[in-house]
Amino acid sequence: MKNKNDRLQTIRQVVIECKIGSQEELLKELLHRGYTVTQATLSRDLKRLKITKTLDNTGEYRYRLTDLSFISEKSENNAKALGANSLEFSGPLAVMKTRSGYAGAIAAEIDQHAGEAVLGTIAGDDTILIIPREGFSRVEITNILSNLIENLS
Amino acid sequence: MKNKNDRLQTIRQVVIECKIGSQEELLKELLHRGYTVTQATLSRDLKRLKITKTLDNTGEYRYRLTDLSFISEKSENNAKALGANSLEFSGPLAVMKTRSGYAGAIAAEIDQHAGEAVLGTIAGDDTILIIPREGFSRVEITNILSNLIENLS
DNA sequence: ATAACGATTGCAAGTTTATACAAAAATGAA
DNA sequence: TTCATTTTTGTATAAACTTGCAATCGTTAT
Repeated sequence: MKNKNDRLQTIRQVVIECKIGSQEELLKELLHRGYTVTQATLSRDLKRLKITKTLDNTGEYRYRLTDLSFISEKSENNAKALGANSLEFSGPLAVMKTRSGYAGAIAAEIDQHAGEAVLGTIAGDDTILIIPREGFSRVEITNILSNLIENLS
Repeated sequence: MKNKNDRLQTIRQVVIECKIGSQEELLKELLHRGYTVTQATLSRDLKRLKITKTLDNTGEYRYRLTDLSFISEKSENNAKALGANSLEFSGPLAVMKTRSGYAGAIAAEIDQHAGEAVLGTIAGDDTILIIPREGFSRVEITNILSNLIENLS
């Protein structure tokens, strides 16, 4: 529990779980978990992790992840086992083809794990329509989905 | 071009169009467009607009809108009454999220009552894709749907 | 082992952002 | 209008964040 990667992982976790409003707060939370660092390091860590200070609905500042690909790094992920055949874009939309009958299951995984990058999905039998949130590029969507599902190019 | 609302609107525009990396930069850009304000005011404006400093793909800081939907809180609340959780737009399309299993029922209501503003809907389990007719703005669609959902409950 | 090189970190200084407070402007009621 | 009340803004300052630099830590090659 002392190397950089562990610390980064812990920061992610803390930011997701706690309402962190400043780097000082985060620093205390980390200290509490056995990591001794300076605020300067946290500034750099947060930059690496693309965690930024945002505004929640109550108008208060709160640190949040901007890059959602972290989700796929979470220990176990069913979607990876499920596989998918292709992913293509048309205008703002993405269409994923899956093995016959698998669309529903994979769509459910996407809904659950793709986070705010995806507004929603609609699944047929072997086709999933994915509606990305505005502001997310094709590359970003592809990255998020491909992290989620192994077999994508 | 001198009141607060105009300024806020302009700030939004500038942030979307230019790569703004600090409030000082934004200040200059606004000055350039005829608004004389101090950094303190900008800090407050950005808070109101929920525009925050984020990280772009190149790892540089950039101000961005946090709230990607322009949905009024009213319609969001109305939607919630029925079991719909949110309504957001992506390009010409609208996506409504509902409680699990409710999408079909709500989509049917929309088809039946939304009139000419909506070409059609496609429902998954908890997601409805709504295709507006060309020429209808997001605000119009939002109003129509929120009225509709209000009447349903 | 040790030299060389890259990565990581703390320190301190610099930059940027948030806010307390008071003044000014807008709003409203009588 | 005039007074009271709320909203908006600037000033000044505090708080929060970023970064250059040098020291340290880790690797790898010799």
